[in-house]
Amino acid sequence: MAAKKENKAVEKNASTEEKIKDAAKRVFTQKGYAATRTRDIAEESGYNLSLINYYFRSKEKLFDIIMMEQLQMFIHSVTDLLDDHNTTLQEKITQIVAHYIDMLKKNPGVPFFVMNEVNTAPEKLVARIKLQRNDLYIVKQWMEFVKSRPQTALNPAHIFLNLLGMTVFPFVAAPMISLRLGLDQQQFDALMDERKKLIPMWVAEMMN
Amino acid sequence: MAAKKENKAVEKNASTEEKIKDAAKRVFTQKGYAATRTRDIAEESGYNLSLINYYFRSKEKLFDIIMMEQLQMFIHSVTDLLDDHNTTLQEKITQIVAHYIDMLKKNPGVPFFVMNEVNTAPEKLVARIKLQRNDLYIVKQWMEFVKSRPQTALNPAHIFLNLLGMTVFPFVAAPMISLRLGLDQQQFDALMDERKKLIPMWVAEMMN
DNA sequence: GTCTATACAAAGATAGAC
DNA sequence: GTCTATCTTTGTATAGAC
Repeated sequence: MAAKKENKAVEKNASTEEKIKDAAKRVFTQKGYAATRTRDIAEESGYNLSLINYYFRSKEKLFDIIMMEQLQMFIHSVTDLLDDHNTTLQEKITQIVAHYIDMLKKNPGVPFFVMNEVNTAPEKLVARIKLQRNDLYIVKQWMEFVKSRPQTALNPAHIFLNLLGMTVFPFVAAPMISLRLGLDQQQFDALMDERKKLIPMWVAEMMN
Repeated sequence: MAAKKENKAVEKNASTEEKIKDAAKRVFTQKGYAATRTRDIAEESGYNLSLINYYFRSKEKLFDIIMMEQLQMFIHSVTDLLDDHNTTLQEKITQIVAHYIDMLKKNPGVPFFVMNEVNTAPEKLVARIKLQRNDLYIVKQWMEFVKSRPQTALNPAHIFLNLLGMTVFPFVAAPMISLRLGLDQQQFDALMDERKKLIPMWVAEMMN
């Protein structure tokens, strides 16, 4: 009975453990780690405070589990795109940007959520990310691209940083940006949708 | 006597208040708001725990003061550049990027520090930012640029987002980036120095 | 102004009854 | 599994010596 808990998390319908996790996810992403009290999670889940500790040992452990799942989702969901043998590097970039912007629109709190962890306990994350496959087809394509342009002094890391920065940063800074530019939710999302086409275009120019 | 404290903060040499603030800045930027205990700050400053409450009333107040000072420094330090009547828009962009990258190299923890506040209490920040001058010369130059290109459908907000994203994001994600790309401190800084020339170039291309 | 000592409340963690 | 009661840590506050 006790061993079963170690299995695939959810067996059939939502267990207590799962309900607490869902509640925690809502509260954490909305209020952040520090501002969230375990009592908030207990209330949101409808269960007693002690149950949180019973299932997850500590507030931090619970947070880590949720964080890692979110991160895993973000990484895992693009693996197929990255490993596609039938698309060019440019096509992959276009698809990744569109995919991430769509995900970020649905989960705008996640990047900050992740960055929070990155800045307090980077080791944990790196250990997790290292588990990622390293033989994706895009890696081969990228290496070929780099090799094909030996005359270019540009460190390819810049392309990586720009792609990530232009895509993710607006969401990290969203509250500030929105207020500064005077945008509401819909206008912000529309602006991000525009970027799905623009960013790959800009990146392509940089790669020339 | 009591009224004097409300004055210009530092009268002559580093006061106890200033020393506590410096210690708090170190601890906060290193461990983050939540992970920092007021007792850590007391220890780091070499002063007694009670002094923190005596001078700053609460941990949050102390944090806010430091945060706002950092932000003020970042905003204020570019005002002269932005208001220069003798440089073009392009030249200003080049100068801003170089200036910020230099500041960020010295204060790599600040962006996250700011983002933390942005995500928990945006109102405070906006109220503070609104105090900024709105008649800087760059605003006029920017409006003229936008007007001069009516045929371009591109929302100028994209330029703003890209400039900020490409400049600031690498520092926000630095711990992750460094580990992922396998860079040490010096290599990371060197990469950022390269970007001082590259980012204005890329932005110029986007504006064409 | 600075320090010691202490009190109190909020919040995370744990023990034990059922 | 779930709950009640309790312990511990930490932020906050105050009194009082020097």
